[in-house]
Amino acid sequence: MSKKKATVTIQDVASTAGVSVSTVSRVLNGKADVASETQERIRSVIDSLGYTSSLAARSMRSTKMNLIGLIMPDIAYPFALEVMKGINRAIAESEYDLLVYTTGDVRKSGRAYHEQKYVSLLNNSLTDGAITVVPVSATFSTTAPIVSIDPHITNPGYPCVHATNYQGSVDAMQYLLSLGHKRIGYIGGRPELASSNRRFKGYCDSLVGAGLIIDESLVTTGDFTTETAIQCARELLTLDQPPTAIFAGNDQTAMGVFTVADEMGLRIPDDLSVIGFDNISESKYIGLTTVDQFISEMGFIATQMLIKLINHEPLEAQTHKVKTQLVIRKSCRALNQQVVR
Amino acid sequence: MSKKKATVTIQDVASTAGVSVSTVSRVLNGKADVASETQERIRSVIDSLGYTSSLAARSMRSTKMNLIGLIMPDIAYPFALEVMKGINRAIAESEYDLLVYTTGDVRKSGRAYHEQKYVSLLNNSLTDGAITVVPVSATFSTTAPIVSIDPHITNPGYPCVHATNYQGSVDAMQYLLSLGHKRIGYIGGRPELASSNRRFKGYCDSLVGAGLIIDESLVTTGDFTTETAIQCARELLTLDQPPTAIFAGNDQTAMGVFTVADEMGLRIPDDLSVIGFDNISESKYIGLTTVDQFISEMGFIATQMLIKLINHEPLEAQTHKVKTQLVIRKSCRALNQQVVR
DNA sequence: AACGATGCCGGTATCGTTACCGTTATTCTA
DNA sequence: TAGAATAACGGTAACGATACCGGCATCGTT
Repeated sequence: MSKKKATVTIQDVASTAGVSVSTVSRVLNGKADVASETQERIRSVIDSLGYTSSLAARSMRSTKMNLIGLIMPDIAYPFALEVMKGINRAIAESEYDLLVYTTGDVRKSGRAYHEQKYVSLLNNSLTDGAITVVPVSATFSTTAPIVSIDPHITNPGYPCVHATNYQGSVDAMQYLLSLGHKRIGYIGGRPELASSNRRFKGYCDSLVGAGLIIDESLVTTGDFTTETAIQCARELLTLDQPPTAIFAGNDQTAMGVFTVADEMGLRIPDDLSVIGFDNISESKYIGLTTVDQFISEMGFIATQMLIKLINHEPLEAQTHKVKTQLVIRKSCRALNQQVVR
Repeated sequence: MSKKKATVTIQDVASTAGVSVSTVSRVLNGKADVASETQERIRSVIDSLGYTSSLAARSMRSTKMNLIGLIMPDIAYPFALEVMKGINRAIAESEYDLLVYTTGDVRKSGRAYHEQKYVSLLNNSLTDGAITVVPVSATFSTTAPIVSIDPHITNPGYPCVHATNYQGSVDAMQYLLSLGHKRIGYIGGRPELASSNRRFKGYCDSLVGAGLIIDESLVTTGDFTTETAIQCARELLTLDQPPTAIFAGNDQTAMGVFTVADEMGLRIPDDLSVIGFDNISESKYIGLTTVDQFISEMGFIATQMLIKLINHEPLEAQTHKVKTQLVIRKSCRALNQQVVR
């Protein structure tokens, strides 16, 4: 019961094996210049002592860690989950492991809190590079490779992968228009996101392209969560002239519309057409017509790009656009002809 | 263009601010004993240089990191996703951030590879403690608090949280039995998991409790994935006397049964009753009757336990059992009376 | 006026590991 | 057999940060 040793270090291994730390480090990293007997002895000491090297200490001296960082504000929302699936797929077949960093909540302690923490993860080679789905301001000095997914408008210079939000939005609108809808409500997402703005532009352009005007009472803004979407949907559907179709900024928003429609006794698609964006895994079960933006694919590609960056291989392009695709299910239908009274 | 500085360190901040590193460290950690003018000056230097402290370096000297580790072999399967949701909820309202470590694939490089890596994450206080959903052998020396979720049978001594797998299994079987089923197929999970064995024991005990015998041809073993479940389901359903109901080891397994039933033209629940285990988020959409084991709740509770451990507060119990609950949807129906020919 | 208390700051010793350079003993070459 | 090459290992200096100790002013006491 002598002294309470917190953890067993390379020092302990070295001294009980009767060698220097250098030698232990050599066998740890599989380098040459160590007799096979010595190797075995050291290995058995490692086993019996239960030694594991410290990630932190190693990253301070070592250059290559074979570790990729993923930075997310919140890992529990569907978009994040899908991204992670893609990244998981990519790293599973690579030599890299993954370290996901999150604070659990975007609102935790303000912007500064996050930026500071985010960058310190990838700073100084704890990871070899990082994928981010949050804004990382360029004022922070980092030489580590970064790839961002669906980036914030303020995200500068970094390579990124994003979906063709504008085109996807146009596709969705064309579909709705072709079904005869003229009063189409819109529930937008967080205005600070580039994706959000692109989708809204697609909405507007399609409307004017069809010779329609943009009715501001039909345009609401949420934050991509189901909760606020419910409020927006209520607003839209209690209008004197409610829309016949609603274009939701993302699938979670669409779910909010479903909820409100249900509580108001509106049937989808009979009384109201709804179209979403994202195609999260739940969408197919509720029959939501939506725009697939292959989120998981974006994670997969981002990882591949990052690995290239780490290996100093050239990128085909700084930004990779993933094509969206309209997925028609059964939440939309052609508008009934106007009943003549 | 003089020398290419990789990253900006506390040294750089100190020298350009004309103070010592100690002082910079003090303002960084919000300690007293530094003049407010000096503070401001240092802060502005930090901003203009884009300095962020290195997580690795900090963890070597600092004791408290306000970081919780989560160790998972694969972050893309539904169980892991649900656990993460619960953990995310718990840390969002805490002072801790989360670091998830994964290799992306259980089969990546064998057991030793993983154990080594897993422990080195939490070793030496990169994190203040860790939650694990994988086996961590006790031979590794760590003083950091560990809480394990749904632990492997070989997981020793560590505090853990798990569902009442046995009781849940019995509940499911009683339900099936009450519906008149007598030939109930079983698709088990990975036999090295304690949860798996408990569920199987519930299956067996319920059968003999009802005066039935255990037909070994009705018992198959998968690995909790949909792919292998499909093989097991095929095996079961092509039997001379196929079962009238199938108890799937988890919901993903149940999905495999759905797939096979569909390709064989069997309607659920008309021609075949199916019951699952887990109640993952997809299950409600496909109308699967299952046993909810509140996975996300397990993650939430594990996090709370870990935080207590970190703060040296006493735990109410070393193992926390989360009660399961049968969720009846529409994948089961009463067995038709035997048609008299 | 002399003293201690306090505010503010710098210096140094680590933390655990790897990179780099030395050092010794042994074997090989000519 | 002398010299050089090699094998096998040890010593030391970082990496970037914090903890701890101590030093100098300045201020308030009695």
